Amino acid sequence: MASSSTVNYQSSDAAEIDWVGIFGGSSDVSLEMEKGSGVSEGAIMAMGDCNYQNESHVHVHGGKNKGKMAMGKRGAIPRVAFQTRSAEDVLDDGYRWRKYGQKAVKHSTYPRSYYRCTHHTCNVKKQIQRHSKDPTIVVTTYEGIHNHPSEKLMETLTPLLKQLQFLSGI
DNA sequence: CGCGTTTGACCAGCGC
DNA sequence: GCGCTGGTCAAACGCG
Repeated sequence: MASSSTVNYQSSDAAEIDWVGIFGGSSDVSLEMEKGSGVSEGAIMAMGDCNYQNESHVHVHGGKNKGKMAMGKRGAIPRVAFQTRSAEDVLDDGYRWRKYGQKAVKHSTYPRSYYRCTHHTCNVKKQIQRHSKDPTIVVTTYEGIHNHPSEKLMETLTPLLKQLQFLSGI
């Protein structure tokens, strides 16, 4: 994963995502969120465990709810979309994803890829699409919130937790 | 052999 | 009602 320089949100292409925010910090990532029922820090934390954090602030703007397929079934599914400037399509966010489809979308020269979280208890999905005009920009849309910690997060957290346990014992 | 990707088919929603 | 489009399924395939 390599990301650099600034990326800004463009409202034209991004269909139904009404929430827009911008990450400051070293790796500039623009963030969009759709208003759902229980989305808040959960979604942001879920993303925060990858490499994007480091003192970035997140603006969240309000938006209307168009409510389409995402709403229909399991109720409101929170959706979060990033734009990253990266050479790689799939950014490693610490979770394991299984690709389940790829589709050429109309207004983009590049195909959109569909991924699902491999955790059986967790049905979080994400779509990855390269920007048609600027191929260095990758749009990643998360749908849902992970109900389990990521493997990588646990990997880095476990020694800390052990140390914490040890210290609390004193 | 297990797990993930590929890829065409299938399906549902929407506009005309 | 039909066709287009986006999203998902699932069998085949590939790789470690």
